[in-house]
Amino acid sequence: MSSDRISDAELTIMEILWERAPLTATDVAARLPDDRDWSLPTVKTLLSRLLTKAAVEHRADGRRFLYSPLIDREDYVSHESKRLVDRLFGGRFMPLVAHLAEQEQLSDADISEIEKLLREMKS
Amino acid sequence: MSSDRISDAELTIMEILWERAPLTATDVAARLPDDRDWSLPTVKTLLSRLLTKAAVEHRADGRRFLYSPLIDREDYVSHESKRLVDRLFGGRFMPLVAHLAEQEQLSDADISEIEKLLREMKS
DNA sequence: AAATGACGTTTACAGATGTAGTCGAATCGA
DNA sequence: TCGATTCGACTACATCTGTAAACGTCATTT
Repeated sequence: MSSDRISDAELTIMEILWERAPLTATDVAARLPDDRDWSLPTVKTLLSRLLTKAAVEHRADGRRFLYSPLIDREDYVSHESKRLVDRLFGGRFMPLVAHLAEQEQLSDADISEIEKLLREMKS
Repeated sequence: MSSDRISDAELTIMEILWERAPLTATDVAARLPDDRDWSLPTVKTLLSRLLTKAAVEHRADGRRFLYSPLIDREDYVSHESKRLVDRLFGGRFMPLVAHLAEQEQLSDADISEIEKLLREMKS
């Protein structure tokens, strides 16, 4: 099933493929962020796990494979956001906003932007 | 360090202790949600892992222990929210809020309430 | 005082995860 | 053509997680 969760390390790989695909394993390794200095074998292991999870697909290109994401970043982000809201806020959106507001993690500009968004929604 | 992550199963235990503490292991087991029908040994394992992670503490009460949370639910929620935002939204909260707002059908009343909250925030 | 029960501790074990080495086949360079 | 390089596949291994049984000890009941 594609319902397997994508781990942290795997997400690093997905981000690279979401930014640009298809890529070979070597290409992916070359694009690792600085804080993820993995060996090529590690990248290959992660790619094959993502294949198993049906999160990416590969197409033969001569002797090597070209990897592409199979799931949408948007879908993944939605899924994980919903998961957080379900786990921590009883599945309700409002408590999250309230929480962020209380923590003052929203700037005045953010707030204005949310207000605008809400005005548009209130049709 | 208390920087160890709290796993899903462990969070279930924490939620129980956040709602009411101190509790014995048996009490905790009795308060498990319906979808988490764990044996008492399982609850005890999770409690001792939480002890190791310094997420809960215990105080002797005769022959048994009374467990209490050591970390604040608010802090945990903030931490996990920030983690998600860092991972998926480049550290910015607005995109998360916007994203969720788009997904969710907010009633006009919900929107008004959020607007009020935001107005109060905007210094 | 002995048996029973309640507790915490230790051990277990499979699956997921982070990280990487090894190996055999294919390919490219000399 | 033959060695060096490149690839993917397979194997490895420690740690974390989910889930729980076994064990030893103290207390309670008979």
